[in-house]
Amino acid sequence: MAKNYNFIEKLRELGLRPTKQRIKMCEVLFNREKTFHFTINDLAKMLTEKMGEKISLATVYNTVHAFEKKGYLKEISINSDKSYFDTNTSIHHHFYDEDTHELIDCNENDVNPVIVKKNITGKKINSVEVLIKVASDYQNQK
Amino acid sequence: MAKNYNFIEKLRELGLRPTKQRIKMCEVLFNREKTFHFTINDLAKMLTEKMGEKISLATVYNTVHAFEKKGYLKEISINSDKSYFDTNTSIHHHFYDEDTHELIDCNENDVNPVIVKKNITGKKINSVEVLIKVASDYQNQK
DNA sequence: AAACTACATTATAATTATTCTAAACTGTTG
DNA sequence: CAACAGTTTAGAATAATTATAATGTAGTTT
Ligand SMILES: [Mn+2]
Ligand SMILES: [Mn+2]
Ligand SMILES: [Zn+2]
Ligand SMILES: [Zn+2]
Repeated sequence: MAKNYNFIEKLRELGLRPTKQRIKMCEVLFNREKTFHFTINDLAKMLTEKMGEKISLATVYNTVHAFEKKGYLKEISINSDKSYFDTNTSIHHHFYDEDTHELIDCNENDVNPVIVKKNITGKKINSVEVLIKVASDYQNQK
Repeated sequence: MAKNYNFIEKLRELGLRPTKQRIKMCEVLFNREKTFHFTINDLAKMLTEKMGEKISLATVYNTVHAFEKKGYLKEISINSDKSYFDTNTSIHHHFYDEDTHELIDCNENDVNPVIVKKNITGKKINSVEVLIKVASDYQNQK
């Protein structure tokens, strides 16, 4: 979903009724320059605090999953405590900052193409994604 | 922890008391040819069913985390529903079968070395791991 | 525009994985 | 063996997520 979009039309195209809650969630999620990563709780807080909308947590879950199913959100598994979601739905790599628990997208040329030489009989490769865990470098700290 | 080991000695070396429960868990986890992946529930079932030991779930959690802290188990985040653990504690890549939800280790030469060209200021890279998601190839099915 | 209907939202309960608690138990040391 | 610290355990608590079922609403039909 592109930014500055007519989300009402877009939702209808997806077969989702353009409710007040969904439109607001589209604005928060997709009406921005850069893609980003969030948890359900992050999003619920943004909706209540920044947008002044009190959307039921159940609706936040429902809508996030609806958007995911339609291909406009992607779930990322970094740690098993909670789910992260990504508005960047392309296959891409991540840096994960173990200090701040922050997730950062890799750009196209941050990592050389990954060459998989083995294939599993009867199976096709759906995605190849790299997770780069980083943390403070105390060695290099003055 | 190597297979066919004197786990009592090994546990003592780690500063862990060699209790009946821990020794049994060592046998299940480390006394085998190949490394493997499991969930806490898998392990609890193996202990009760196969080994005839009823170990409290709290102890299974405690002990898995103790072994993880000592570096003999590694947590793997594939999906956010539950934690997977790996007796292969080296940095390595995985195939994940989206049909069977099975996790398969990559060998050294299944994937060419991953070259990360970007670095984040003040941060050092702790690990670079690849996750290859595979599923049935209906295209190639007769 | 009122009625109708299928889809959505919501508060709340249920579920599930995991962690906490506090009492009972056990390995180790003297 | 006595003493103590570490360990196990059942059960309670927590936290993320999902299910339920009543109420609300968008889109369609009359
Ligand atoms: Mn953990
Ligand atoms: Mn999920
Ligand atoms: Zn991303
Ligand atoms: Zn592995």
